[in-house]
Amino acid sequence: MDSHNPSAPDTNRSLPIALLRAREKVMGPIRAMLADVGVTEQQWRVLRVLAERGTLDPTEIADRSCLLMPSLTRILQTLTTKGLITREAHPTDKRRQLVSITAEGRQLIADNLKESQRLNAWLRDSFGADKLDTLLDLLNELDRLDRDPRG
Amino acid sequence: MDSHNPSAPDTNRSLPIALLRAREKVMGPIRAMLADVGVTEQQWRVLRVLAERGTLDPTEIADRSCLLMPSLTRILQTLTTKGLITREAHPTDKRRQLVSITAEGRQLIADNLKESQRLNAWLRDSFGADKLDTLLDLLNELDRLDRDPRG
DNA sequence: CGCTTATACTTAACATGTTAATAGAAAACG
DNA sequence: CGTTTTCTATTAACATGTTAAGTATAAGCG
Repeated sequence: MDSHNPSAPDTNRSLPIALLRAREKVMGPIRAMLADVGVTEQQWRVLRVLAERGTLDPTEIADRSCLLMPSLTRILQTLTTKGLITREAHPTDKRRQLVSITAEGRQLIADNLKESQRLNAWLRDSFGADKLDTLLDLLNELDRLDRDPRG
Repeated sequence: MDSHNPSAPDTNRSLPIALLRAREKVMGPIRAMLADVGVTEQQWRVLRVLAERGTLDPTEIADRSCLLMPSLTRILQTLTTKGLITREAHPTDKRRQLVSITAEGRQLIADNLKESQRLNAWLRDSFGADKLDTLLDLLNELDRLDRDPRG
């Protein structure tokens, strides 16, 4: 088929690429929805986490929303400017902060939650509930694999 | 469990997040390998595509390496500076270019291909060949889903 | 208590992601 | 043939990804 490099796998069989394409497929419509409201996918994740869990410190937000601290620092600044979150100092530990979502932030979530659920339902219907569950199981299992293959 | 927002799915059951985490798990070791050589994951993808397919125009590179044109433009500039690729004008269509990998670029790939394959083998062994195939099938199928859920 | 180490961000620097606008050239079309 | 449309690639502008360094505070320890 290809005389250039037979040892390289087809991109369809490359897990990193396949994950990339799948993510793009799922995120495309979500990004389109959020663009109308003026928040990014990552900002939306942060707001969702805060709405779900209540007041959190940045470290836990980063963990739950899958963001690195440097990214989160900038995102929290942006969200504060937009009036969607507030930050206050931790009462006993001056290194830490406490981040909360504002009423305005909750309203933004409320305004988009229905559409978000509609997209989820579309995915479940189009792809199949059983396949979706299998896929999620496999992805979670992959994520729990042993640390590092450097042995 | 959580009185804040019962309608929001657990992040483990959120496909976008699950895809993100899985990708990070797979890419971490690869990035570490590439960092030692001084190329990024995306630059590596471009070089791989060129090594596999030979001379290509930027549009096809973008398609095959899953990069957007603006990103690719910058990456091609970087790779040219590093002496890993060359660019020439298309003989008949002055809008287009022809990009080729240099001997130095091929050498970089050769130097890292074995380790790359070792990481692939580790993944296959740790995760299981059957599960990996199932996962790839599901991801590819997801990618082929109907265009847009806007209807 | 004073020193060392660890923790919680923050900043910096560079690369990419993402959308929109742009410039140049080819193709379509009246 | 000339105009309009489409295509290719770049640039711009802003947000995030990523690694390393910096800053301030807390915790551990002799």
